[in-house]
Amino acid sequence: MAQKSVEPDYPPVICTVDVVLLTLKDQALHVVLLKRKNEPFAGTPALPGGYIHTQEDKTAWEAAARVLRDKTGIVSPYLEQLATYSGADRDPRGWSISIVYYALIPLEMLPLDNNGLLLAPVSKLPKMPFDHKGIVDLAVLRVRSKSQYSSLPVYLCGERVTLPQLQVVYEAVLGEPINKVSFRRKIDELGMLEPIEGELETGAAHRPAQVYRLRSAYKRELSLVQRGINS
Amino acid sequence: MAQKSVEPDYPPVICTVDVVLLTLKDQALHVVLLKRKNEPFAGTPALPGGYIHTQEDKTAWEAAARVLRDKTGIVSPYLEQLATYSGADRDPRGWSISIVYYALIPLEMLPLDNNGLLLAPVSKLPKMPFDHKGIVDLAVLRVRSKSQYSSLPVYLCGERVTLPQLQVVYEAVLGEPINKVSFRRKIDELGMLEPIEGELETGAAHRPAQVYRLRSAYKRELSLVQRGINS
DNA sequence: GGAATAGTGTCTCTAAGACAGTATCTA
DNA sequence: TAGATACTGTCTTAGAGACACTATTCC
Repeated sequence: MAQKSVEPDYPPVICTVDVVLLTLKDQALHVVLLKRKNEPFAGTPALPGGYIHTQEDKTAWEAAARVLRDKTGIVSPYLEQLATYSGADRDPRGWSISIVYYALIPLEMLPLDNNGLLLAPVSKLPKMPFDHKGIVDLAVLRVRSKSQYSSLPVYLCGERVTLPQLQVVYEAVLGEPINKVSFRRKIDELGMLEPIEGELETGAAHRPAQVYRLRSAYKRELSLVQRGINS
Repeated sequence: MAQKSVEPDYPPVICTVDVVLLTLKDQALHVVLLKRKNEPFAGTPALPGGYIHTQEDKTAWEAAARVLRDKTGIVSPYLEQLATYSGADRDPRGWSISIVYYALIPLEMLPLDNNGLLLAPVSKLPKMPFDHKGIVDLAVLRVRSKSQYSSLPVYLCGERVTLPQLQVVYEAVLGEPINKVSFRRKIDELGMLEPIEGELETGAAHRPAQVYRLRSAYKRELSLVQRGINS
């Protein structure tokens, strides 16, 4: 409305969203990358991202969800804002903003057929355009840090999970072994899981494990504990 | 550069920064507000904020620092990104982004003379435009949460501080009493303070307290502990 | 000396980790 | 039955909180 009357006409800002989509493969965090179709850096693997469409997207969160859906086919993962990167020099096209979100998803839910999705281990990232490497590093830091006292890693698991499976996931994310008894005490304290009555994970040559599912209250919201899960 | 050839011309996004400047007064967190000079909401107290000036600001952080300097005279506080608010409906002028930063400052360093700065207790905020109330609430949450395991509250103190003074600050921020012995153990563990040799806070009718200063390594960076400062 | 708060030594108590024992499956 | 891992009971240990005692100032 009164915008132009208030401030001088500065060159416009390029407004984009990017998504750090993380999954667990071979006990290690991996990030989903896409070969860029457009310049700059066409052909290089990069984070899924795109312009904010002001007539389509109500918010930047919705823009990120749309980008994720359109570029990877993934519909409603745990999607949370990470940080906003900005500046004159980060994009050769000009002064730009990227509102970055991160998402977690079980490997099985990734459509990895032949739609161009690449998986890169976060410990050994390929050359990436813009400041995407730093962005992935920050996302991993955030996920590790939040996992220390929350239910965040359950979003890396499928609907059904056993405690031994979940412990392996936590250990992979945190990068350190966890005491079994303490781990179970903490998961109990978090209260996000409920046992599926009578359902046991059989098939292995040992006592079967109880199968749990995420309580519906925590499908979209984290559960927290005061003191960390490990130490 | 090739921007327009890649995407259709969407209506531009209004790109702004806002700053939640917090201080401690009467043992309670207060936020600094300014009466808006321009429409919309001219005359209403609001967070200091303004447009990103793409020819002047190298990054959004610099834009926030500039806004703070120009509107309040404060030069280099602890200034960190909080979150980015965005959407079609939050600003009557159109689709907007606000990259929000928060800053902490000792009350004595606030130029509260007659330059229009208002102080509002965060527990009883006045009517504020846009989504500023929610923004302040999030900033307070963030500060409380970070204060549980970091040196963040020292930025609310002046250069010289005693441990009893600092404990009062922590208790005000966290909103709960802290065990004195544990508190001192934790501050020692944080390792951010060094005693000023021979300098004691005298003048009161009791044993004087040792005066400390912030080690230079922590002037701009937080110190962290694994387990919380209280419980 | 009395009052007040600073600073410290030490005991208690809570909760995390270690360890080992029992449970229950496959081969 | 042997081997493997799930689950659980309980002891040990680390660290947070409680309490009390000494230190040092002003009045």
